[in-house]
Amino acid sequence: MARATERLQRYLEDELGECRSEAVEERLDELGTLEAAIGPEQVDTELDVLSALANETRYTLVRVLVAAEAELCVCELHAVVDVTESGLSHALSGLVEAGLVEGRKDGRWKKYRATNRAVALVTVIEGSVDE
Amino acid sequence: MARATERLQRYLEDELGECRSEAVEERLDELGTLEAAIGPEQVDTELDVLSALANETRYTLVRVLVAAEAELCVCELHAVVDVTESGLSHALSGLVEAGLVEGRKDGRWKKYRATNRAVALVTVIEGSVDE
DNA sequence: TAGTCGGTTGAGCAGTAGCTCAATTAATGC
DNA sequence: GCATTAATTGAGCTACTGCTCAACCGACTA
Repeated sequence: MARATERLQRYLEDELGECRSEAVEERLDELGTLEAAIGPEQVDTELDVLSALANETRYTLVRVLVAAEAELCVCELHAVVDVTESGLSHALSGLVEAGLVEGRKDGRWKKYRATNRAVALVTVIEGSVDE
Repeated sequence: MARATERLQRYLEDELGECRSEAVEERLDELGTLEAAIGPEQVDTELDVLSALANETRYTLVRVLVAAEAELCVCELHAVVDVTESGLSHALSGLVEAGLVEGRKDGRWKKYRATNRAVALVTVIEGSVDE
């Protein structure tokens, strides 16, 4: 960190043209503020959600459920991903934990549907990529 | 797959109340369509983007750059994440590859800024999580 | 032109993610 | 009650991710 701060100091001298040593503290503060404004625990949640989506099996499930705009049975979902029943169950449980999917038991079948969060995210991700 | 199809068959019999074996083919088709409508190569890109974001170091960098609404020098970014200079460089290069960040050389310094894609995604992710 | 500094690249290592297999739970039917 | 079926859980294995270290490239400066 010491070396990094020195570098930042030199950078600021370079950018600002002058050499106020306070500038470094100030800048570090600003950067710290940017980071802090984010709210560390929210970031954790966001990372959990992103990690849940960043996997082919799980993302496919979410996209299919969002596209379906309806509940789908586990056995239906099994038809769209290429993993074992066990793998599918693990995947779905991860998605539930991330708040991307909700499950409901119906007799001996279990049905899942996408949450609003999933719909919002998938919509934007699709949109921001196909340009 | 064979067993899975049998299960789907039973499920459909159960749901539809009757037993048309075409129903299975039909349903498989519908599911296949849902999946296909997605466009497999776009999904690959989306997964790349998601994977790039789903890491604390990289996500922090993106969030800071988005919040900054400005270019930041590598040496400034070094102040907000807890990795070596090398690790930082690797992280940034991953983000560039995912189209989330753009780099520009300025003399002997290098500056990065968030792309529109990054802004769009971060905004929605923040929004969809803080409810 | 040699040296220094900012940043990148590649190799290698530790930790975790994602899968399967086997065992288990819960609901239905005989 | 026992068997069957849908789905979940936990253990364990492999493969990949993310980091660091060391070497390197390019731009500025003495």
